[in-house]
Amino acid sequence: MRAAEIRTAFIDYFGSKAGHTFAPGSPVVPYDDPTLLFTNAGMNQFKDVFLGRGTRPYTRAVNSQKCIRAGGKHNDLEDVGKDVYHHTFFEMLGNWSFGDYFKEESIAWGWDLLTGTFGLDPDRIYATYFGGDEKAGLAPDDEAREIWYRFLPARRVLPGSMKDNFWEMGESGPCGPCSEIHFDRIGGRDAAQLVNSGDPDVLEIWNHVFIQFNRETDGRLKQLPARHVDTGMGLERLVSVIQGKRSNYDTDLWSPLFSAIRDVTGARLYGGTLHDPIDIAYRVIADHVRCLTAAACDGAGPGSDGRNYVLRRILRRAARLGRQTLGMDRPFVYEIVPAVVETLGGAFPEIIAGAKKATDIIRAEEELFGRTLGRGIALFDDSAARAMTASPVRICAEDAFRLHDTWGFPIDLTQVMASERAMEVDLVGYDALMARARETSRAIASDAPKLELTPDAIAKLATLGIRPTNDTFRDGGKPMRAHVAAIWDGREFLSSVSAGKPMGIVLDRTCFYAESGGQEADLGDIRSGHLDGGGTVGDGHALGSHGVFSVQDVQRFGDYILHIGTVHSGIIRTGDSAEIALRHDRRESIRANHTTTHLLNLALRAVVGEEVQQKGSLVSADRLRFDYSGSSALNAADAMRIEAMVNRAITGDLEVSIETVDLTAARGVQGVRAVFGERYPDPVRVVSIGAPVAELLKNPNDAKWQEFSVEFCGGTHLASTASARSFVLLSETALSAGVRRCFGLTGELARTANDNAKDLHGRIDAATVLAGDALIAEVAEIARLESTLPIGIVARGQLQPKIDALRDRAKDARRIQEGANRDDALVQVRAIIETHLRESANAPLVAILVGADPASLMAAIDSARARLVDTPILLMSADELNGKVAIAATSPKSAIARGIKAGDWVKIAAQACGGSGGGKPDTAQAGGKDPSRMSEALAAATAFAQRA
RNA sequence: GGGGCGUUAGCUCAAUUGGGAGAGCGCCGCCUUUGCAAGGCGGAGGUUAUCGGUUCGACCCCGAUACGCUCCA
Repeated sequence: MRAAEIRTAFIDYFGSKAGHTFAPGSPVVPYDDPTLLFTNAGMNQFKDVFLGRGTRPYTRAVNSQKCIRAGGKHNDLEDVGKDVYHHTFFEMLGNWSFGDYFKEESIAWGWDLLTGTFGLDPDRIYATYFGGDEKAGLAPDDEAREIWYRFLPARRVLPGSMKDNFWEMGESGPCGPCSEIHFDRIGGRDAAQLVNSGDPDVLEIWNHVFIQFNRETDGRLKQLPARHVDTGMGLERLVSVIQGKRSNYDTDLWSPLFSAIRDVTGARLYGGTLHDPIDIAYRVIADHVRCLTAAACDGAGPGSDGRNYVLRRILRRAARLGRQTLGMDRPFVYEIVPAVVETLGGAFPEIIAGAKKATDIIRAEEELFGRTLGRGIALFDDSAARAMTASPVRICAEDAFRLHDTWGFPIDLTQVMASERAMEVDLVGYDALMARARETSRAIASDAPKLELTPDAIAKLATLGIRPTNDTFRDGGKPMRAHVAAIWDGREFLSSVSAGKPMGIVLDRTCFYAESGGQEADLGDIRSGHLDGGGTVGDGHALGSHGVFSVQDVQRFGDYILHIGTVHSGIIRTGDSAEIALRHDRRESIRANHTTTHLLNLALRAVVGEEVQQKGSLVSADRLRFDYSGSSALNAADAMRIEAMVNRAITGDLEVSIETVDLTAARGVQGVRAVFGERYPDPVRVVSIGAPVAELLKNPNDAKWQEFSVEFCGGTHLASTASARSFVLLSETALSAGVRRCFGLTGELARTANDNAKDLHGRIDAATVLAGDALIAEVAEIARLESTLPIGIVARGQLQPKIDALRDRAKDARRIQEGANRDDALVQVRAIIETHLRESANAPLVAILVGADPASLMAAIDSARARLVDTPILLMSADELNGKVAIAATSPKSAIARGIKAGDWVKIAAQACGGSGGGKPDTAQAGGKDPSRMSEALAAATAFAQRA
């Protein structure tokens, strides 16, 4: 039987013969279960039923569940490849009874299916049952044993321990005995001793769990009213048994993967041996690509935390094996995805549907890692070589940390690489470095302590009878009157406050927007007292006293809104009536930037693709920031399209519609943008640009909503997009692996950026007529402006080639100047050489050139040395303009032996004119600071050479 | 938000304490050999990311900026 037939036969058996409902397996990425990294057993999706919290419309279920066991409590990652039966990804066939049938049927059907439908040899089957545990006060599961006696001789029905045969979900909760079915691949022998002994030929294939107790929090067991059955049988193992193979990898579940690996990498055929590096690589890569594909199709890709980091580690293991063992120098794992689709797509339609996405995700991550993989391997090789000469022989902590921190090699990958060379890694040291890095990261982050309402303070406010702040006026943002409800200094509540430290003020109601959802707080003033006419307020202070409090931050704590700032003048008292007003221009800029952020989100998705997920955003008055998932930089064309699309929406004068509506209904709207993993209140505030929220809800499935910006958002927005006036995409950079960050400007600032670009264009055009020194200076200035002024990336991209062209021309101008200077120096030195040859032959030569820069001087030295082979030569030249003297010298071996070291020589000369210098015995450079003392330098140098 | 690392020839990377910017591959030319592969010689190609500072002198030290990678939160 082929694997696909075996899977179908299992499901059909329970479906038709025993009346089970086919309940499709859940995604490998668990929904709503923070305790689980990945779905790791078929029962995960039924947990609520066993816990008595949920029900299903059926009492019998069957399916094949995609499982991942990596990174969590069940972690098989370290064993993959080393043996032939551990996988990070596998399928679990399972059947369930929810308070329906129990041990009797479960065991009988199990026996019938294995020996009947699948035709396994009954003589090779062994069963275990729970043998009881006195310490835990648990009796043996005689029931299960008696049932098994009907099918198997007593010597093949074996009692098992608490560890093997009693299943518990956690510290407390449903639990019960289980019964395992084992199979002997060899046969014709008594293998009872080998059961549960780790022998690869005698393996557990099917576990039947009988849930009949509930473990109370005090540790006691209580009989459950409804008893359940939960069984699990690993498909890969079962297939190997039925197909008579000794390795899971020798079945038709894997052969298409191996052919694909061979085709893509050109490696030699898979040989099936245990220790050969290439065979190990085959197994690891095949396993990992299945895992990554399944995860990607269910919405989880490699990333930097949690389950995403597990996936990153898995991919990087595969990529590195490809590079080092199979000699691949390009991404290739993604090319194996079609083989996964071929083997799993039939059973899991989501794998067919998600194949393209999975391919893209895997490829992107491979390309990412490809950039550092080579360097990392080189560093590892260096480190390993150094380790060989050290003791103990192990990769040092610094290198392991550097591999992790700089080159993206997860520590477990470094360990795998080390173990291949029979080396270890200094893990203790690595952990210490890691802890230190974490520490510094955290320490600086929490530098300035912020004023905040502690939980105690919030409780105190409630007991004082102070009601939560009414902030329904915040969208209007209009000036209004309010009362000072409390004054908080960070430790205690005060009755009044005057100028001094930062303070927090709680009002009974406010129009200020507290920082939230990435939108910065409103700023403004709270003016107390002076508007009241007469009488007294609060605790009886005489009127006429007043104060001005300037609000520098606004934060929400629970249902209270804290206005943080300082008293600017006068005094503020609890109970004061106050006029509050926020800075209107700032609020307007924030509104423009926030609405534009939504437009940008939409444009990015439209241009880059569906994989753009918001990773964060910051809306302030002077700019907007948007982080999104994406593996490569925007190209010029995309940036232009995005900017243009946002600007079209702005000039289109689209109405912004905001309504608070039922969460489930809102979620149903096509194309709605919600930050993944974020929890939203119900009802939720929906911000829609260009289409009224009511229209969306009337017909939520309409595909055209995809083209509108619809987001869950609590921020303040424009009434119409036109108020943003204009948008400029300012920059786009990498934030962390797989996450990009862009900045944008709107309104006046956007206009300034455009003006800057225009001005610079003009200046560049004007510079084309310049030449020589003027050109060089102007190019430097243009480069400075280009790098310091805010300019959009689109405009920058257009400026760049023009600046490059100018730069080339400036370079030519400089080269001509330098060449002229050098030629001049050479002409001078040639004359000096001729005179010297005529007059003093091999005596040391000390001479002055006119107008030679240090580089020309060196060229002159070279030229002189060629003619005067055995002569020490020292040349100098004054730069009157800059008040400098350049000095260079060379000294042949014979002269060095006499004591004329070039380094000492130039130093003597330089010191004589107020400078210093040094160099090697054969050549040296130096400089003086006083050209007027050149003659003294000349004399000192001459004297030094003659003395030697 | 913070940390680490990087940026040198078209590409991949060197450059010992600060003292004249290099190698391999690629490119161009010539030579030898010639069935092919190749071999030999020569050459072009650099604002050492940008800006500023220290210094007689900076790829190197310091500071800022940009870009890239990476990790932590």
